[in-house]
Amino acid sequence: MNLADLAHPAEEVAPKLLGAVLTHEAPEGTVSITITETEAYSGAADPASHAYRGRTPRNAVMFGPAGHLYVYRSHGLHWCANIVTGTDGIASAVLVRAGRIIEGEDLARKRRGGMAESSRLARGPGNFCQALGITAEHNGAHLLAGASVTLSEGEPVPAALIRVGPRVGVSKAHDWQHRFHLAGDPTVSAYRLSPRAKPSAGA
DNA sequence: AGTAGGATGATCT
DNA sequence: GATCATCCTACTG
Repeated sequence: MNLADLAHPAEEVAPKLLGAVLTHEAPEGTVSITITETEAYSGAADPASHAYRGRTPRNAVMFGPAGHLYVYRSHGLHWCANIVTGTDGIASAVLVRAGRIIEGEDLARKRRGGMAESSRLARGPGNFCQALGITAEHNGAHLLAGASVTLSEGEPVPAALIRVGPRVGVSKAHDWQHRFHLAGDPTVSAYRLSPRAKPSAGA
């Protein structure tokens, strides 16, 4: 996985991001996390996407070129990070939902409040961002080599381990098979159907 | 200007 | 499984 591979629709890129590594070099230290769970979101055709109703100040980064971070606030407390994919002008992004920490676990644990279990440090999109140290200041950040947040190739992931299923927590188009994760990995978050979920047509 | 509703997570029962 | 903390965005009038 390199930056050029991101120039494709989110649902194509999302499974390929499994096994890739996000690294954040902060003043207090470096944390690297292997991605184990992703979800694809697109634009006008995806009712669950922030970009469904068109471009707004919040979602503008989703419409930009691939290789940037789209960070948004969830429920007033959590930060969630997307990797923007696809073509400039068309909204497309992959939500990073969970990962396995491979560097800087002590710092990640400290950011998470000292919790013990390693497999839960970056489980769930909000927790992932907290462990990696991602906040609003990273919205729009370019994942260039040398930047504070970078994307790099990790260990190859056997295709047989990749699972696909419905997205978590979305109230619209909840049955779209746009969530990808590694089978049997303890760092993957639990599936949860949105209480507002209603049946819908879709891919 | 007002307000409904989150791409969540921790905690309690 | 239910509750709730907490606040921003975007839609409505």
